[in-house]
Amino acid sequence: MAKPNFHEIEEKIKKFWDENQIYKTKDLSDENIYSVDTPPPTVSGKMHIGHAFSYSQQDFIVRFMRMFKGNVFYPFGTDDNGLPTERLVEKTNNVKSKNMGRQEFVLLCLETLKKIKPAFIQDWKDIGVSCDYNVTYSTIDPQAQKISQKSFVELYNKGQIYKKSFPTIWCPECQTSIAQAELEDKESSTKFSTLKFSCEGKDLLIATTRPEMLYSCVAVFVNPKDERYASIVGKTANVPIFDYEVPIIADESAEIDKGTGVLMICSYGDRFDVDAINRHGLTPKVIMEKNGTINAPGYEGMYVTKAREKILEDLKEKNLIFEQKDITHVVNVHDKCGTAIEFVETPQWFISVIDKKKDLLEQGNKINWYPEYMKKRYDNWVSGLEWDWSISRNRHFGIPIPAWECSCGEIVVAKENELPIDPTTVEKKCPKCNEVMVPETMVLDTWATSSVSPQIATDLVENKIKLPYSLRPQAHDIIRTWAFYTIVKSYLHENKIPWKDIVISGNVSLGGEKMSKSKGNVVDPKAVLEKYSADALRYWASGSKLGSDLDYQENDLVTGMKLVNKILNAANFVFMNLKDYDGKSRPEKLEKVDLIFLTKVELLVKRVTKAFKSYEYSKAKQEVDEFFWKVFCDNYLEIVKKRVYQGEGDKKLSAEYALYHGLLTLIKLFAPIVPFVTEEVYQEHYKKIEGDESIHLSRWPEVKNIEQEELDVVHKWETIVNVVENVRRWKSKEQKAMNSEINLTLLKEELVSLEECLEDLKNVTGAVEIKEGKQFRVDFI
RNA sequence: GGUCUCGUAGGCUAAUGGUAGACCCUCUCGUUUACACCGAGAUGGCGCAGGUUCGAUUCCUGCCGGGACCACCA
Repeated sequence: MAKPNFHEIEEKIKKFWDENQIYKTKDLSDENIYSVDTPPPTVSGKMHIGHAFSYSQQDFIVRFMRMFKGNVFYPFGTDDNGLPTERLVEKTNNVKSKNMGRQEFVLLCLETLKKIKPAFIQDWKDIGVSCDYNVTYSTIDPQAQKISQKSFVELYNKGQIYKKSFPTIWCPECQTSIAQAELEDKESSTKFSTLKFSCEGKDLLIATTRPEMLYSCVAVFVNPKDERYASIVGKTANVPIFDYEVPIIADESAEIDKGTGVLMICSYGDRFDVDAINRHGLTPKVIMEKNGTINAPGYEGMYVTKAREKILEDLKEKNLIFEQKDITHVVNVHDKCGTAIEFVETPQWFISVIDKKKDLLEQGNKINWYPEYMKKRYDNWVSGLEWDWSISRNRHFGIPIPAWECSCGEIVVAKENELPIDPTTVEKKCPKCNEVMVPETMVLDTWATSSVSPQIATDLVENKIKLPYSLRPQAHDIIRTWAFYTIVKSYLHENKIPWKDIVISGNVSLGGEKMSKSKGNVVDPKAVLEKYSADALRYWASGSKLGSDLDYQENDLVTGMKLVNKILNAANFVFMNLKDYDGKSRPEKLEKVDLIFLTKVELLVKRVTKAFKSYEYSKAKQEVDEFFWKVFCDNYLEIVKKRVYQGEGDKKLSAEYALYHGLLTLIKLFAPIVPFVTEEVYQEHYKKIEGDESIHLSRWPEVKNIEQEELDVVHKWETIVNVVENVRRWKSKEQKAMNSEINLTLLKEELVSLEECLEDLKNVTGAVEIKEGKQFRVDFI
């Protein structure tokens, strides 16, 4: 047989699935349908290996469920909303959204997306992700806009959304507020300077990394237990350079051994300052502009970093720096652009979550987490929340916030029948003072939309799929965002959990480290597909348990390829000898070995089904894999080979029956993991007899109860294999060929036990004669 | 610093309160009526220290060492 061309086979199979709509949802009204809240990948050019990994894993589960339950809802979506898309569009078209009109930029985004999306989705089809691509949404299309805005309107009307001016986490580069969840840590080096404030003519030393914030200083904190400063509490400190007085306040939050033990409170240097100023009812003195420039006398219009340099020079000149050293510390940066964040007071929209921590923890408890310990990450996140969920973003591209505000303070949101709507295109008058209202120009945070992914998918199928969905598959790094926000929305809207089960996949690592562009240790799945095959890639992805990271090992791809090849070859052998077999005929009495083999297959079905049902696809794969190689190929095929070639009548028929059904079951068990090659075997050999259009639409093998007497018989398998292996070892040691003829001597109990299998045993060991003796022995002829 | 997770052959990974199992690598052999993307055989392993137990790789504690998430900007 010529070497199989995997790419040719996979292309053919892919086309077959596509043309025959194999993965179209069969029955949306089925109450027992297995529904999946598929993660919508961000259209970012192309799929990366992490996608290939996690989408393969969820596809194992879905393919199993499709065969097992008969009906799945597995929609597809893309996340085309938000900053990543803006950045991609800016890069692709070499433009800056800041310099463009909103309408113009949005059009460019939609146009660009339209261009690149088909190729992007094709990547998912290429690895065999069995979504119903007829049911595809985009988080920016009108339908998603409608659902997302509807969510906003409903929650606003329920009093769960409010607009408030508040020091918000702000990205001066993107010029937008961002959520707590969008922060990332970044190491950076800076100068740590101890400045000379003064109190009653004496120096009061305060250390800081942010001298440019000096003019926004509104207080100085010391710890009430700090004896060094006890005498100055209640007095005032003089701020250097700007020469004004601020109160010295005793506050527990000042740590005695940090810096000089004295802490300056600025408006706003960090989250802590925001807290401190509110707590003590201080009047903030905001100097930070939205574009990151400082508004302080002598430093007007300078960007933070520039102002910091300048003010340090000035301080030095005036001998106001007591001490200075270089340190590296960690700063919060915006995860999309890497810019250090600031706190700026702007009006923003929030969803109340802080007051619902308890309920949200309760919701988390109602969901089955796989693996279970991932729930703790959710719990920790919810328990540690400090801010309400900020859902507005000052961007061009995105879903408009459907609201208008009057100068009198009155706010009006859109009516449901107006959605989707861009408020800037509609004029509304204030119901109170009849003035023309100002339309909101901010857009919704992308998570505000992706958190209604179940509702968006449901809307695509005329609301036939209800909450909770059966499954949410996702990665662990977005538990605090996607999982959390989705739980929030379902709770606020319907007081329901969004899904019964959530499965969390791990990351792909290389040499133990997470793969990421910034580390440059990425592997391109396209190249992997090219070199190996989709089945091989999936085989690799099936090697890790849920939640665990998996190191990328090219070897595993090789192993996957070998499996695919082996399946094709085994099928080839089986059907070479089963040309006229009808799939049903069986002898009155099966040969013992065949019966044992089939019973072992049934036991395997039991184990594999159990594993898949609890989402342990890696265990399932391992079971089938081991059985296929060890039991089926290495031993069973070798045992029945001669009986198939040379046997006659019932003896041959028995083998044919066992081979036909044994292989069919095995490829079905393999089908969720390696869908292409199993489909190929099914289409080539089984379809005409079995009748199902695709192996993936066929029924999962039935789990049978095995009687005790059958179990007893199964033990004989070990005895047979044991003898066979001993013979092989003997031959190996004597450096003889495996097919060399021998005289075999077995112990009495072995002979008795294998009474009904002696013919087959002779065939597989090359024994001309088997006799009884005091010990195991092989004699070469 | 906190939370969680992991530490098993040269590499990667599995199971398990009682002789630790694959795959890749290495070594030795063999084979052509399924398969050289083959077959057979061999070498080789539970991070460290305590505790619970008749018995610990497995359970507990501490330490050491990875990783993830969170916190930390005086």
